[in-house]
Amino acid sequence: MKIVGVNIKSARKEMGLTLRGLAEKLGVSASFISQVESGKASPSLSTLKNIADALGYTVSALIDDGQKTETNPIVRANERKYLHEAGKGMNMYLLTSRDPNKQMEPLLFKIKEGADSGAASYKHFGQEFVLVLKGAIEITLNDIAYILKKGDSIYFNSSVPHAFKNLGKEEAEAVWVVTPPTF
Amino acid sequence: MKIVGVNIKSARKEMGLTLRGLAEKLGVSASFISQVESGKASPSLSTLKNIADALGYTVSALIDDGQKTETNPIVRANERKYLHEAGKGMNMYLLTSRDPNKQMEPLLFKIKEGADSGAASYKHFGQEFVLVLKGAIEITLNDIAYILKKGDSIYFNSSVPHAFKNLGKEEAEAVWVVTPPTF
DNA sequence: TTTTTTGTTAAATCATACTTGACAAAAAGT
DNA sequence: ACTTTTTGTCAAGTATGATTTAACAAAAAA
Repeated sequence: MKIVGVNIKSARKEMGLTLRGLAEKLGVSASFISQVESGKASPSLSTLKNIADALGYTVSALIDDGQKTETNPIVRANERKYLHEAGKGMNMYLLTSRDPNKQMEPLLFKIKEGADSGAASYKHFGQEFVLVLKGAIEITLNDIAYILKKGDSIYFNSSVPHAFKNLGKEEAEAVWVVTPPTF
Repeated sequence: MKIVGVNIKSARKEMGLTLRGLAEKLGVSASFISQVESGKASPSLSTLKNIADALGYTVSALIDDGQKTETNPIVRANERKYLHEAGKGMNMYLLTSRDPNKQMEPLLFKIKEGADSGAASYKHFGQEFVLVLKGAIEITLNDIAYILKKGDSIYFNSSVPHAFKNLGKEEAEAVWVVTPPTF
């Protein structure tokens, strides 16, 4: 996990912090941080958490496995790959090429009128963000129903039971960004 | 970091794997994984990486700091908070309430005709996803210019120098999802 | 030039990551 | 029923490696 080191270093520099300065805030030795930054040592999860907090980052941000350089970063509107039906009348399209190193999975949902996801309460951990582009969608979180119209957005933890349904008469469209990519 | 444990457990169950089964794949003892899952022990970063790989997840996904239950997950189209100008004529709006526990930061960009981000090549690590909703935007990655029209999307590592510009005559709009939230 | 502050390294130490082996409860045979 | 295997958990031990100490040279500041 050498990557953690270089990320810590750049985050520290960003704050204008010195090795000893950061060390003092954390209650560890400056020498140790030096070793961590150069990849000669690797911190425990708990001190990594402390480091992240002190630098104003999340642990996930510092880890950042995904450093692959992308061959073709673009997906054109007419070249989207169809994923699969998440329910009758619900179509999903990939908005980026699949890559386990990616931290997000952006999808385009097209939901036919009246279609819904069923009671399928996904239980994956992670987080989800939805922005409605067209029509109206009813999203149920923990048995609370929200009605989202064009331009409305919602953000929630995937762990809470959720389901969705197209209320209106026209086909609804939404951007759906999921983390992590597990589809 | 108790959260890592419960995530590992649910990921393991998801695969129908037994403690000993997973342990064998990793080359560690089943007992140890049990302790990790229950929060009685915490794995080293390198074995955590192994665990993540074996379960088909990224390390970041297993860590998942952000478990806060959201008070109000919704942001209405007319209630978006204005963030700040990323350049003359470029306006950013938050598509969710700010929260350091969130793994993503979804933004709406509105770019006036002719406006650009300047040569400001952001250097943060992390990843970005952009979907153009209206108009056309030119995005430059590593000195390679891509022209994105309505419906086109792009995904890249924030570490590569990037800049953007509105080419057309009308105002352009794009969803911009950044990870991690560092704005 | 001195003095302080910077990052780095080798060797020592000590916490804790990880193992072993044994246990009860459940599942699966017979 | 009642063995036999498989499940997850725990206490105690071991050893790896996370972390410290102390000393070093290079740079910055005085």
